Amino acid sequence: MNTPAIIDIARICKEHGLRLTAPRKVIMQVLLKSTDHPDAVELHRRVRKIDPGIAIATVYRTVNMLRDKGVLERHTFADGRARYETADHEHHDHLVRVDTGDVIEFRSDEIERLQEEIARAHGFEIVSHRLEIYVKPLKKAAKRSRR
Amino acid sequence: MNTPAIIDIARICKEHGLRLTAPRKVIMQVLLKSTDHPDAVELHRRVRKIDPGIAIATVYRTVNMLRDKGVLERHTFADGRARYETADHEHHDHLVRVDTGDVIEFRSDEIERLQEEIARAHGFEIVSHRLEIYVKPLKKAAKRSRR
DNA sequence: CTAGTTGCAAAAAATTTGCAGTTGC
DNA sequence: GCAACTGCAAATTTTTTGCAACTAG
Repeated sequence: MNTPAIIDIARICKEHGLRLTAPRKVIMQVLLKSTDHPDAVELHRRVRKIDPGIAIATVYRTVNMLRDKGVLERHTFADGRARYETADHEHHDHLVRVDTGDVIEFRSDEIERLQEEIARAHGFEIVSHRLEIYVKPLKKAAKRSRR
Repeated sequence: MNTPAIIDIARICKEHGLRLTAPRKVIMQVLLKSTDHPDAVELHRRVRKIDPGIAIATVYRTVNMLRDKGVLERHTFADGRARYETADHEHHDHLVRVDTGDVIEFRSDEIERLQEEIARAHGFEIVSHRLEIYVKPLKKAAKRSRR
């Protein structure tokens, strides 16, 4: 299982009427194997390790197209840059360590349910949501990082 | 009570060792009276209605400084641009209408408590968090708006 | 007086776009 | 073959910064 997701990439493209081009294959592969949440520049950095000829414009175009199709999710954490993640996982929220920047995924059905209640109480239904909890380790105090 | 917050602005500056300059007064006043969450460009637009001489650089500098001091919170909703809100209110979360972009504030102690639990279960304590629920009206279906 | 602040313009960073050439289907 | 796609460079948009002039304390 070296390229476990290659089939899925082909399928995703076919489903959405997209051409299966070399740059797209590389970009989507990198995204699928990323467990963190890279921004466009970091994504481009990783992509060009595989194929140095791929332009950052293509990364942006691919990523925007996949977001429009609902294949990708764009997050914007506190640092302000857009960061991406494949949307094929089950939904989850994020714990973000303020000391290291590490992102830990979690899911709470209780919180999900409460959100439904709140939305309904206001006369709405939920389209999507995001919850980020910024944390530091319990025992040791963490340094604050600026910007 | 025409300028209800002017006293607070002076106090905030004094507390943080900042000079009470004219541009700062205007920028902070606009922020305090904003119930929505303007981005830097919109903030500048409002500020220059009061004093057209204020540069957008000053808006950015002021807003960044206030964020560092903890007076302001910077949010980044799904559209990607940084948007600001005074942090002196009690903490709350956001319902965002996807059809109009309107932001509705709410607060759920139950969700707050669950978050505490989750963080602790992972061995962390909460520094801050944000929860945004993107919603549309219950009865009528809403149009999707792109980027 | 003088260190903090500002406006301006230029720089940097992030993202999008026009266009001519390339490629998947 | 031809519309979709790409790379490149230029354009836009968003945010930051250098610097000389200004001003609150």
